[in-house]
Amino acid sequence: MSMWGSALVGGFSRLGSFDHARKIFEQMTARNAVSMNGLMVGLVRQKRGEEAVEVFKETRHLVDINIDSYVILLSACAEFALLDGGRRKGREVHGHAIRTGLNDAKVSVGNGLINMYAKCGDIDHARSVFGLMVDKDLVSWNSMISGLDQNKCFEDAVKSYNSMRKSGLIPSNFALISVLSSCASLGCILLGQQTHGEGIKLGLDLDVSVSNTLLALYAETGRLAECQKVFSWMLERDQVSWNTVIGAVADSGASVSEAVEVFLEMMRAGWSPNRVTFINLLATVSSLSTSKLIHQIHALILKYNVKDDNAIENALLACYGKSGEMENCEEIFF
DNA sequence: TTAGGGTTAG
Repeated sequence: MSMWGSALVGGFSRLGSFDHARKIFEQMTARNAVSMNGLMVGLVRQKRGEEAVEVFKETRHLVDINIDSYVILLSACAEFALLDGGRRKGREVHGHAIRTGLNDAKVSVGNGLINMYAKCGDIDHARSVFGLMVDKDLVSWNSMISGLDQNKCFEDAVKSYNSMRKSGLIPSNFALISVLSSCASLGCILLGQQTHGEGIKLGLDLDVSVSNTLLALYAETGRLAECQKVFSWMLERDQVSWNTVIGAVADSGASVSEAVEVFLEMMRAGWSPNRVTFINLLATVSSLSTSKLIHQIHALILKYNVKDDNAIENALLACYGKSGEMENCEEIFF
Protein backbone atom coordinates (compact mmCIF):
# COMPACT_ATOMS: atom_id res chain seq x y z
CA MET A 1 0.00 0.00 0.00
CA SER A 2 2.69 2.50 0.91
CA MET A 3 4.35 2.13 -2.46
CA TRP A 4 1.22 2.75 -4.50
CA GLY A 5 -0.72 4.69 -1.91
CA SER A 6 0.32 8.19 -2.96
CA ALA A 7 -0.42 7.55 -6.60
CA LEU A 8 -3.82 6.07 -5.74
CA VAL A 9 -4.76 8.95 -3.46
CA GLY A 10 -3.74 11.55 -6.04
CA GLY A 11 -5.41 9.64 -8.85
CA PHE A 12 -8.78 9.20 -7.16
CA SER A 13 -8.75 12.72 -5.80
CA ARG A 14 -8.05 14.27 -9.19
CA LEU A 15 -10.80 12.17 -10.73
CA GLY A 16 -13.17 13.74 -8.23
CA SER A 17 -13.59 10.62 -6.09
CA PHE A 18 -12.49 12.53 -3.05
CA ASP A 19 -14.11 10.35 -0.39
CA HIS A 20 -12.46 7.29 -1.85
CA ALA A 21 -9.09 9.06 -1.98
CA ARG A 22 -9.47 10.13 1.63
CA LYS A 23 -10.22 6.57 2.80
CA ILE A 24 -7.11 5.25 1.11
CA PHE A 25 -5.08 8.06 2.66
CA GLU A 26 -6.36 7.18 6.12
CA GLN A 27 -5.48 3.51 5.66
CA MET A 28 -1.94 4.26 4.52
CA THR A 29 0.80 3.41 6.98
CA ALA A 30 3.40 5.66 5.37
CA ARG A 31 1.65 8.90 4.49
CA ASN A 32 3.78 11.54 2.85
CA ALA A 33 3.55 15.04 1.42
CA VAL A 34 2.79 13.72 -2.06
CA SER A 35 -0.32 11.90 -0.86
CA MET A 36 -1.51 14.89 1.18
CA ASN A 37 -0.87 17.23 -1.76
CA GLY A 38 -2.84 14.87 -3.99
CA LEU A 39 -5.82 15.05 -1.66
CA MET A 40 -5.70 18.85 -1.65
CA VAL A 41 -5.29 19.16 -5.42
CA GLY A 42 -8.41 17.09 -6.03
CA LEU A 43 -10.42 19.43 -3.82
CA VAL A 44 -8.93 22.59 -5.31
CA ARG A 45 -9.82 21.40 -8.80
CA GLN A 46 -13.40 20.94 -7.68
CA LYS A 47 -13.32 24.52 -6.34
CA ARG A 48 -13.57 23.16 -2.79
CA GLY A 49 -10.82 25.43 -1.45
CA GLU A 50 -12.10 25.62 2.12
CA GLU A 51 -12.14 21.84 2.43
CA ALA A 52 -8.61 21.66 1.03
CA VAL A 53 -7.49 24.03 3.80
CA GLU A 54 -9.22 21.76 6.32
CA VAL A 55 -7.33 18.76 4.96
CA PHE A 56 -4.10 20.70 5.39
CA LYS A 57 -4.96 21.57 9.00
CA GLU A 58 -5.88 18.00 9.87
CA THR A 59 -3.00 16.23 8.19
CA ARG A 60 -0.04 18.61 8.39
CA HIS A 61 1.17 16.94 11.59
CA LEU A 62 1.06 13.48 10.01
CA VAL A 63 3.32 14.19 7.06
CA ASP A 64 6.53 15.95 6.07
CA ILE A 65 5.10 19.01 4.35
CA ASN A 66 7.05 20.21 1.33
CA ILE A 67 7.15 23.57 -0.44
CA ASP A 68 4.56 22.42 -2.95
CA SER A 69 2.12 21.83 -0.08
CA TYR A 70 2.25 25.59 0.53
CA VAL A 71 1.79 26.42 -3.14
CA ILE A 72 -1.28 24.18 -3.25
CA LEU A 73 -2.50 25.71 0.00
CA LEU A 74 -2.21 29.16 -1.58
CA SER A 75 -4.26 28.07 -4.59
CA ALA A 76 -6.85 26.66 -2.16
CA CYS A 77 -7.04 30.08 -0.46
CA ALA A 78 -7.34 31.75 -3.86
CA GLU A 79 -10.43 29.60 -4.53
CA PHE A 80 -12.33 31.30 -1.73
CA ALA A 81 -10.28 34.47 -1.60
CA LEU A 82 -13.32 36.72 -1.77
CA LEU A 83 -14.59 35.34 1.52
CA ASP A 84 -13.16 36.56 4.83
CA GLY A 85 -11.84 33.13 5.74
CA GLY A 86 -9.93 32.80 2.49
CA ARG A 87 -8.32 36.22 2.82
CA ARG A 88 -7.33 35.59 6.44
CA LYS A 89 -5.90 32.18 5.68
CA GLY A 90 -4.03 33.53 2.65
CA ARG A 91 -2.35 36.25 4.70
CA GLU A 92 -1.52 33.69 7.39
CA VAL A 93 0.22 31.48 4.83
CA HIS A 94 2.14 34.52 3.57
CA GLY A 95 3.30 35.31 7.12
CA HIS A 96 4.44 31.74 7.52
CA ALA A 97 6.24 31.84 4.19
CA ILE A 98 8.16 34.96 5.28
CA ARG A 99 9.11 33.50 8.69
CA THR A 100 10.45 30.31 7.18
CA GLY A 101 12.08 31.98 4.21
CA LEU A 102 9.87 30.02 1.84
CA ASN A 103 8.93 33.03 -0.23
CA ASP A 104 12.53 33.52 -1.29
CA ALA A 105 13.18 29.81 -1.69
CA LYS A 106 11.04 29.09 -4.65
CA VAL A 107 9.54 31.13 -7.46
CA SER A 108 6.33 29.09 -7.28
CA VAL A 109 5.61 30.32 -3.74
CA GLY A 110 5.85 33.94 -4.93
CA ASN A 111 3.66 33.10 -7.92
CA GLY A 112 1.09 31.51 -5.63
CA LEU A 113 1.12 34.62 -3.42
CA ILE A 114 0.59 36.98 -6.39
CA ASN A 115 -2.33 34.89 -7.55
CA MET A 116 -3.83 34.63 -4.06
CA TYR A 117 -3.65 38.40 -3.41
CA ALA A 118 -4.98 39.24 -6.86
CA LYS A 119 -7.98 36.95 -6.33
CA CYS A 120 -8.59 38.64 -2.95
CA GLY A 121 -8.84 41.97 -4.75
CA ASP A 122 -5.71 43.06 -2.88
CA ILE A 123 -3.73 44.11 -5.94
CA ASP A 124 -1.33 46.27 -3.89
CA HIS A 125 -0.01 43.24 -2.03
CA ALA A 126 0.17 41.26 -5.27
CA ARG A 127 2.28 44.07 -6.74
CA SER A 128 4.59 44.24 -3.76
CA VAL A 129 5.20 40.46 -3.78
CA PHE A 130 5.97 40.69 -7.50
CA GLY A 131 8.27 43.68 -6.96
CA LEU A 132 10.25 41.93 -4.23
CA MET A 133 10.77 38.71 -6.15
CA VAL A 134 14.42 38.31 -7.13
CA ASP A 135 13.73 35.57 -9.66
CA LYS A 136 10.69 35.87 -11.88
CA ASP A 137 9.56 33.35 -14.44
CA LEU A 138 6.90 33.44 -17.14
CA VAL A 139 4.21 32.43 -14.66
CA SER A 140 5.17 35.32 -12.34
CA TRP A 141 4.57 37.78 -15.19
CA ASN A 142 1.40 36.03 -16.31
CA SER A 143 0.03 36.05 -12.75
CA MET A 144 0.81 39.76 -12.38
CA ILE A 145 -0.67 40.77 -15.74
CA SER A 146 -3.84 38.73 -15.24
CA GLY A 147 -4.13 40.02 -11.68
CA LEU A 148 -3.96 43.61 -12.94
CA ASP A 149 -6.55 42.85 -15.61
CA GLN A 150 -8.91 41.16 -13.15
CA ASN A 151 -8.56 44.07 -10.72
CA LYS A 152 -9.45 46.52 -13.49
CA CYS A 153 -5.96 48.07 -13.63
CA PHE A 154 -6.09 47.77 -17.40
CA GLU A 155 -3.44 50.36 -18.27
CA ASP A 156 -1.00 48.81 -15.83
CA ALA A 157 -1.70 45.38 -17.31
CA VAL A 158 -0.65 46.73 -20.71
CA LYS A 159 2.43 48.40 -19.19
CA SER A 160 3.38 45.22 -17.40
CA TYR A 161 2.98 43.23 -20.61
CA ASN A 162 5.33 45.66 -22.39
CA SER A 163 7.87 45.38 -19.56
CA MET A 164 7.77 41.62 -19.88
CA ARG A 165 8.45 41.90 -23.59
CA LYS A 166 11.33 44.34 -22.99
CA SER A 167 12.92 41.90 -20.59
CA GLY A 168 13.22 39.48 -23.49
CA LEU A 169 10.55 37.01 -22.41
CA ILE A 170 8.37 35.54 -25.11
CA PRO A 171 4.70 35.86 -24.15
CA SER A 172 2.60 32.74 -23.87
CA ASN A 173 -1.12 32.35 -24.43
CA PHE A 174 -1.86 33.35 -20.82
CA ALA A 175 -0.22 36.78 -21.03
CA LEU A 176 -1.81 37.41 -24.40
CA ILE A 177 -5.29 36.61 -23.11
CA SER A 178 -4.94 39.00 -20.17
CA VAL A 179 -3.52 41.87 -22.18
CA LEU A 180 -6.12 41.45 -24.96
CA SER A 181 -8.82 41.46 -22.32
CA SER A 182 -7.40 44.74 -20.95
CA CYS A 183 -7.25 46.24 -24.46
CA ALA A 184 -10.93 45.36 -24.89
CA SER A 185 -11.84 46.96 -21.55
CA LEU A 186 -9.89 50.08 -22.48
CA GLY A 187 -11.62 50.12 -25.85
CA CYS A 188 -8.16 50.44 -27.31
CA ILE A 189 -8.53 48.80 -30.68
CA LEU A 190 -5.13 49.89 -32.04
CA LEU A 191 -3.28 48.22 -29.20
CA GLY A 192 -5.57 45.22 -29.54
CA GLN A 193 -4.89 44.85 -33.25
CA GLN A 194 -1.16 45.23 -32.68
CA THR A 195 -1.26 42.51 -30.03
CA HIS A 196 -3.37 40.38 -32.35
CA GLY A 197 -0.55 40.69 -34.92
CA GLU A 198 2.03 39.65 -32.34
CA GLY A 199 -0.10 36.68 -31.44
CA ILE A 200 -0.20 35.54 -35.05
CA LYS A 201 3.59 35.84 -35.33
CA LEU A 202 4.01 33.72 -32.23
CA GLY A 203 1.45 31.20 -33.45
CA LEU A 204 -0.64 31.86 -30.33
CA ASP A 205 -3.78 32.61 -32.32
CA LEU A 206 -4.11 28.84 -32.73
CA ASP A 207 -4.99 28.68 -29.04
CA VAL A 208 -8.79 28.57 -28.69
CA SER A 209 -8.86 30.82 -25.65
CA VAL A 210 -6.64 33.44 -27.30
CA SER A 211 -9.01 33.48 -30.27
CA ASN A 212 -11.97 33.68 -27.92
CA THR A 213 -10.46 36.81 -26.36
CA LEU A 214 -9.95 38.25 -29.85
CA LEU A 215 -13.63 37.60 -30.58
CA ALA A 216 -14.50 39.49 -27.40
CA LEU A 217 -12.10 42.34 -28.27
CA TYR A 218 -13.73 42.91 -31.66
CA ALA A 219 -17.23 42.41 -30.29
CA GLU A 220 -16.73 44.86 -27.43
CA THR A 221 -15.28 47.52 -29.73
CA GLY A 222 -18.25 47.17 -32.09
CA ARG A 223 -16.42 45.40 -34.92
CA LEU A 224 -18.78 42.56 -35.74
CA ALA A 225 -17.25 41.89 -39.16
CA GLU A 226 -13.77 41.46 -37.64
CA CYS A 227 -15.23 39.25 -34.96
CA GLN A 228 -16.92 37.02 -37.54
CA LYS A 229 -13.74 36.91 -39.61
CA VAL A 230 -11.70 35.65 -36.64
CA PHE A 231 -14.44 33.12 -35.89
CA SER A 232 -14.52 31.83 -39.47
CA TRP A 233 -10.75 31.31 -39.43
CA MET A 234 -10.72 29.38 -36.17
CA LEU A 235 -9.60 25.78 -36.65
CA GLU A 236 -10.96 24.82 -33.27
CA ARG A 237 -13.94 26.32 -31.46
CA ASP A 238 -15.45 25.72 -28.06
CA GLN A 239 -18.60 26.67 -26.19
CA VAL A 240 -17.09 30.04 -25.25
CA SER A 241 -16.37 30.84 -28.92
CA TRP A 242 -19.99 30.21 -29.88
CA ASN A 243 -21.36 32.11 -26.89
CA THR A 244 -19.16 35.10 -27.68
CA VAL A 245 -20.30 35.25 -31.29
CA ILE A 246 -23.96 34.89 -30.31
CA GLY A 247 -23.45 37.77 -27.87
CA ALA A 248 -21.65 39.81 -30.52
CA VAL A 249 -24.48 39.38 -33.04
CA ALA A 250 -27.05 40.11 -30.34
CA ASP A 251 -25.28 43.33 -29.27
CA SER A 252 -24.73 44.52 -32.82
CA GLY A 253 -28.40 45.27 -33.26
CA ALA A 254 -28.69 42.68 -36.04
CA SER A 255 -32.02 40.95 -36.48
CA VAL A 256 -33.15 38.38 -33.95
CA SER A 257 -33.10 35.69 -36.61
CA GLU A 258 -29.36 36.22 -37.19
CA ALA A 259 -28.55 35.53 -33.55
CA VAL A 260 -30.90 32.55 -33.54
CA GLU A 261 -29.23 31.25 -36.69
CA VAL A 262 -25.80 31.26 -34.98
CA PHE A 263 -27.39 29.51 -32.01
CA LEU A 264 -28.82 26.79 -34.29
CA GLU A 265 -25.44 26.41 -35.98
CA MET A 266 -23.90 25.92 -32.56
CA MET A 267 -26.38 23.15 -31.78
CA ARG A 268 -25.81 21.53 -35.19
CA ALA A 269 -22.07 21.59 -34.48
CA GLY A 270 -22.83 19.44 -31.44
CA TRP A 271 -22.40 21.98 -28.64
CA SER A 272 -24.79 22.17 -25.71
CA PRO A 273 -25.98 25.61 -24.68
CA ASN A 274 -25.23 26.80 -21.14
CA ARG A 275 -26.41 29.72 -19.01
CA VAL A 276 -24.28 32.25 -20.91
CA THR A 277 -25.73 31.07 -24.22
CA PHE A 278 -29.26 31.60 -22.96
CA ILE A 279 -28.50 34.97 -21.36
CA ASN A 280 -27.11 36.20 -24.69
CA LEU A 281 -29.97 34.72 -26.64
CA LEU A 282 -32.73 36.02 -24.37
CA ALA A 283 -31.24 39.52 -24.54
CA THR A 284 -32.01 39.62 -28.27
CA VAL A 285 -35.33 37.87 -28.06
CA SER A 286 -36.65 40.27 -25.42
CA SER A 287 -37.22 42.85 -28.16
CA LEU A 288 -39.78 40.55 -29.79
CA SER A 289 -43.48 40.88 -29.25
CA THR A 290 -44.21 37.38 -30.54
CA SER A 291 -43.93 34.71 -27.93
CA LYS A 292 -43.48 31.51 -29.95
CA LEU A 293 -39.69 31.78 -30.00
CA ILE A 294 -39.61 32.62 -26.29
CA HIS A 295 -41.56 29.45 -25.54
CA GLN A 296 -39.16 27.39 -27.63
CA ILE A 297 -36.13 28.83 -25.84
CA HIS A 298 -37.84 28.34 -22.49
CA ALA A 299 -38.36 24.66 -23.35
CA LEU A 300 -34.66 24.34 -24.17
CA ILE A 301 -33.72 26.01 -20.88
CA LEU A 302 -35.75 23.35 -19.07
CA LYS A 303 -34.25 20.61 -21.23
CA TYR A 304 -30.67 21.71 -20.52
CA ASN A 305 -31.49 22.19 -16.86
CA VAL A 306 -30.24 25.74 -16.41
CA LYS A 307 -33.52 27.04 -14.99
CA ASP A 308 -32.45 27.43 -11.35
CA ASP A 309 -30.52 30.55 -12.09
CA ASN A 310 -31.42 34.12 -11.15
CA ALA A 311 -30.03 35.70 -14.30
CA ILE A 312 -31.96 33.27 -16.51
CA GLU A 313 -35.16 33.76 -14.50
CA ASN A 314 -34.85 37.53 -14.81
CA ALA A 315 -34.19 37.32 -18.53
CA LEU A 316 -37.23 35.09 -19.00
CA LEU A 317 -39.38 37.41 -16.91
CA ALA A 318 -38.26 40.32 -19.06
CA CYS A 319 -39.24 38.43 -22.22
CA TYR A 320 -42.63 37.27 -20.98
CA GLY A 321 -43.30 40.63 -19.39
CA LYS A 322 -42.80 42.40 -22.70
CA SER A 323 -44.89 39.91 -24.62
CA GLY A 324 -47.66 40.41 -22.08
CA GLU A 325 -47.86 36.82 -20.90
CA MET A 326 -48.27 37.28 -17.21
CA GLU A 327 -49.28 33.66 -16.50
CA ASN A 328 -45.84 32.53 -17.58
CA CYS A 329 -44.25 35.16 -15.36
CA GLU A 330 -46.07 33.62 -12.43
CA GLU A 331 -44.95 30.14 -13.43
CA ILE A 332 -41.31 31.18 -13.24
CA PHE A 333 -41.81 32.84 -9.89
CA PHE A 334 -43.73 30.14 -8.06
C1' DT B 1 5.52 14.87 -10.29
C1' DT B 2 1.54 16.62 -6.57
C1' DA B 3 1.72 23.16 -7.88
C1' DG B 4 1.60 28.50 -9.48
C1' DG B 5 -1.55 32.53 -15.43
C1' DG B 6 -6.84 32.43 -19.12
C1' DT B 7 -11.39 33.76 -22.54
C1' DT B 8 -17.90 34.34 -22.93
C1' DA B 9 -22.50 36.96 -19.35
C1' DG B 10 -23.83 39.65 -15.04
